[in-house]
Amino acid sequence: MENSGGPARTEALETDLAAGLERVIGLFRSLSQPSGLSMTAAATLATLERNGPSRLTLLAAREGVTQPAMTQLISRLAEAGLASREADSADGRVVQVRITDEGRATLMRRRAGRAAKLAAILAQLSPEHRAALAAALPALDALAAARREDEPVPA
Amino acid sequence: MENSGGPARTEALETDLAAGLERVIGLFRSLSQPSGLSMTAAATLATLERNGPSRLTLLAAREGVTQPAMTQLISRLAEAGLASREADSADGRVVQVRITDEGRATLMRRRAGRAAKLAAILAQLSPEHRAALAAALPALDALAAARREDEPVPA
DNA sequence: TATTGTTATACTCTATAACTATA
DNA sequence: TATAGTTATAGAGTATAACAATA
Repeated sequence: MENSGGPARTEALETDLAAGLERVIGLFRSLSQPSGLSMTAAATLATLERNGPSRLTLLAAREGVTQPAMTQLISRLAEAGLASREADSADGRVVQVRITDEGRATLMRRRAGRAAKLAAILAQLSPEHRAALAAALPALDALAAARREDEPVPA
Repeated sequence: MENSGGPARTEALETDLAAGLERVIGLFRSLSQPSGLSMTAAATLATLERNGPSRLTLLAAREGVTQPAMTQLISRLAEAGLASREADSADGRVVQVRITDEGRATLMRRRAGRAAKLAAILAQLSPEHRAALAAALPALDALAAARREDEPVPA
């Protein structure tokens, strides 16, 4: 019922979606501050939790930062006890990064605090809007999982 | 097929939405790099474009940064010709910030580039997912417009 | 005295370039 | 020679604290 134009308005979707996401990001950032984790740090931990241990270069590509930046980020996470480095038995150059139990716990705390604030905001929305957001969750996931063409799939 | 739990899982919306947004933000950030604008800079310009001239303190509160940070950001934007400072005739302490035509043009270029990349990604999604995203746009807007209770409406 | 904004200083995070170690 | 990762250095962006100007 929302989009009276139907399938013909496909061209505007990316523009409107980009604008909407940009505005949502501002809100989201203010929700995420108290955890002490940077946006990239949290996203990296979440990736490690979701996909299991991963090589450092892969993580850097996945999060859209450079290799040195990821090296430093993992060093910080390791020093904080949230992630750990492991040598790869097959290739001596490779470093496997793994999330620790404390990392998982931190992620959970962060999510709980953020969810509480988000819940208060969602409560201000209409049931229709909430339903639309719920219905869009799989699409948001697919969107996040999709890769750019110029940055080929890290597998 | 998406959510086997059905409508009973309303409580999880904030959790799932937060997780989905966090992942999308990572993607979004990698889409926004070539513009040369930081996330906060772009959001501030967008706010100025959307709501018209605004006081510096208001902008800082709105974007969730401190007053000194906003002072420096506006200085950078002014130096780049994207925004301008104006004295308030009614209150000598107040600085009104305004977006320039060049600022608007930069915003448009940024959006165009980002939309192009986003379009390539959206093309990889199923029509159902795209429809779900389109249907969620008003809700995303409402979400971004909603303010937190502990950070009262800047008006 | 309170409010608006700026300046001073320090810290986090990131990028590019140069380097080490393994393949 | 190529690849995985680290170290060195510089810069952007932010916060807290101290300050100047206006109300």
